[in-house]
Amino acid sequence: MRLLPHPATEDIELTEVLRALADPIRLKIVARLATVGEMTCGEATDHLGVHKSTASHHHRALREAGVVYTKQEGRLKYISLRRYDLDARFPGLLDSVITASGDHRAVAASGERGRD
Amino acid sequence: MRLLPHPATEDIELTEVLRALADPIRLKIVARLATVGEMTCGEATDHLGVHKSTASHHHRALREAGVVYTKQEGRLKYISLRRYDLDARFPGLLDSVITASGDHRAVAASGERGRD
DNA sequence: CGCATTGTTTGACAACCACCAAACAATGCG
DNA sequence: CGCATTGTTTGGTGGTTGTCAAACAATGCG
Repeated sequence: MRLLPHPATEDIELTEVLRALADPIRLKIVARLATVGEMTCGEATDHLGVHKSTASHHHRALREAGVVYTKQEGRLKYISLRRYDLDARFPGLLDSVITASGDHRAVAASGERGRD
Repeated sequence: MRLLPHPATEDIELTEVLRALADPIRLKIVARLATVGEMTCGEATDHLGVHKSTASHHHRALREAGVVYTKQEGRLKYISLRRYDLDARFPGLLDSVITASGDHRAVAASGERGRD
């Protein structure tokens, strides 16, 4: 049910993934996905403090980099981490990033806007 | 002998590190440092295929993000990975990136011989 | 079908980035 | 001191990015 363009596992590139993760907003999305497993785009947007079009832009960036998988169900779109694929391609990378983003204020520090 | 501005270990930020690593040229530098341990800026530049001012720009980006340490000896400047600091702050991150960059050809573009 | 909900796309704009070239700075050597 | 070596800084340029607002598209409900 892949209605949206997702890169194949073998086409996921390291620099693309790193670039996708190198943004406070997107890191926030990833960190949240790591705990909730899955959420709708709208639910994700509510926790970001940016315009919905901006959130959509970030969701696409993550999807096109191969970091998240997006599936549609009715009017909603659910996003989730492509853990299996990422682990297969870049072992340990996602885990270390998620762990790092969960500690201290590594994420909040650069992207905070007092709206969390 | 820190003549150049290096961030303190606790000031190294995840997004900054990821941002620094999310570039093919800088990833190449990091991958090379992972094998040779230390090299001069000039030696690094020779393997990049970009202008020396561009290389200098990348070296600074890596240094300011806290990824590499730069020390001066005479006319030369040696750069090396801040493995210990990065491991302390973001366990496993650097290793996973180095491993990932070593696998596929994402990084290797110009013939280089690493001892791996 | 009409309409609200959910999310995307487009346009516009400011900020940033990678790159080169040339000038500059710092260091050591003769 | 004069000069070559090593690397940085500055200026300029084209491309990318993050952001919002507004229009658009798709879906399900009454």
